[in-house]
Amino acid sequence: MTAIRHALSITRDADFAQWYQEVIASADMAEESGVRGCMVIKPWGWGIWERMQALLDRRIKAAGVQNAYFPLFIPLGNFVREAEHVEGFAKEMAVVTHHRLIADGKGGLVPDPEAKLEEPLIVRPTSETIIGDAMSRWTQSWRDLPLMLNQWANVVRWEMRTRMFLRTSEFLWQEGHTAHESRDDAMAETLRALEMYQAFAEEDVALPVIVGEKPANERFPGAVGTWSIEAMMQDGKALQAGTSHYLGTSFADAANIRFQDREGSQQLCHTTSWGVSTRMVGAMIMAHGDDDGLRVPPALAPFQVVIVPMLREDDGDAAILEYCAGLRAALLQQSAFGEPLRVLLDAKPGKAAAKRWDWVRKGAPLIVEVGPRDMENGKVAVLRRDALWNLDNGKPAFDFAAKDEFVTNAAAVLQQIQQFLFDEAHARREANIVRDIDTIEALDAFFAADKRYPGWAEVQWSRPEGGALDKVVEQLKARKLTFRNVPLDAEPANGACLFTGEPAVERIYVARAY
RNA sequence: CGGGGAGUAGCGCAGCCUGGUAGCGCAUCUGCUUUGGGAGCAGAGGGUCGCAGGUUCGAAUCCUGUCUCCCCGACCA
Repeated sequence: MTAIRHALSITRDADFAQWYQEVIASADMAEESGVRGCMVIKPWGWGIWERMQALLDRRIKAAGVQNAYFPLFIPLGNFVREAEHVEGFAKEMAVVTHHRLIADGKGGLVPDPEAKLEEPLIVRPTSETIIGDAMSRWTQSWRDLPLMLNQWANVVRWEMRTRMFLRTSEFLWQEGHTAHESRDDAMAETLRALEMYQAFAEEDVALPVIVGEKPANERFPGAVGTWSIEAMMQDGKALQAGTSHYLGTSFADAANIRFQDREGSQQLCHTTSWGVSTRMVGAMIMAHGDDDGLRVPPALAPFQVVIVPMLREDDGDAAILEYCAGLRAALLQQSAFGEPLRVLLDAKPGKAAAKRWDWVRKGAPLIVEVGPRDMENGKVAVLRRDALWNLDNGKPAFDFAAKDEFVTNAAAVLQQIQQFLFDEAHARREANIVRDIDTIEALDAFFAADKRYPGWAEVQWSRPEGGALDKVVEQLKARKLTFRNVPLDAEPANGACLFTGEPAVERIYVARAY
């Protein structure tokens, strides 16, 4: 057993928060922009988000939801209509008050006092109000329903504490907004979106998630019910990776979204909204990254196979490049996940070893090195990102495979890597969930301060409401813990509530969270 | 938004206390050597020291303000 020289300078174990930042920087995913909480997403990070968009968009459209686009700015007057919603967002709003700049006489520019907007515009923190406004014009008859819309957009929330991808002031997402005739229809859509998110997370991001309903204190402002998918990060914390809301009729009431029903009377629509954001990129990093950097699930990888020719800047290079071009062409004929393989021939000048470690840090699933001798023997040197090291000698675990054989197997190997990442994350999560905690003392022991990665506890509770719930939440807060969700597929309750001692009615996850 | 830390070359840092020519390592470029796995040697290029004021003959260094980042807290669909 030889010591492994990892590609990153920080390990997850040494400092998870710092490791997270080093992964993003060294994988060249994003960088600071100079504006608080706003980041520049660089090609590799953007490519991953584009893949997420493509795969999720496909699922959204398959459900009969149509894409549209609504404005960035919302008139302040429109926003104030749904009281709870406003209260939830008011303290983190960007506001546009002027429409022109004027010289300040000192070489700079200031907003022109003469150009003050009569009514300020807010930058959307979410689009319920502006889409609701459109829906009120578009739904007249029960025949117009359900109205199912989605938009891919950026939104702004003035966050006090930001972290790249996890919580940025500006972030990108899709927001689905639907209007229905009945509560049942809207609830069905809320849960359909939730299942769609689970499938997206688990099949495309290789991220196992717990699907469940948020307790009342964690609901979207103005929602009747909020559901989420929750994922466990490698430090044991929970990350809400997607949400789906049943909004009842309160938003319809505020925006006047009505329809004439089959009996001819006016009814309020039941609406839903649901979203997944660039936060999912952060989830992917913290679920799959290792001490050598990012590991991108093959379904998401902008390039699934990266070919690194060993160039010597001499006459032999042309032949190697030709061999590699042939390899690339052959790989492009193969398909994985129902799409042609995405293959990069990294023909930039430079040392092969340096480029190899760049792609390791970026997390390309398969890295293929080709040197003169490989070419002579009709072979390639393959590195699997999910099985990088030969633990016996501490060196990269190259597999010297026949070129044709590698081409034939590449798609299957990519599928294996996708499955491996899911299985590994799933096993880690299950190993870090406890389900037998029935006293506060046991809860404290599980989340003891000196335990660095305790994971989650699934406990039984009596689903208290109002003030009683507030008290329980306070108890948790004192322990830096949060409720995650009430899993839909849990065993029925059969004991006492951990917090109130009353008979439990269901189970709920408790964890530290992002 | 409160407490703490930080901002000097692409990256990581020293210099600041005690003001006096802008430094180191990695990376980059050039040359030579090397050539099956994260090469060696020599040389070179690259910085208005976050920004704005102030003190001073002179500011990376001292003072004030401000922006941004990191950690903890509060907050967070």
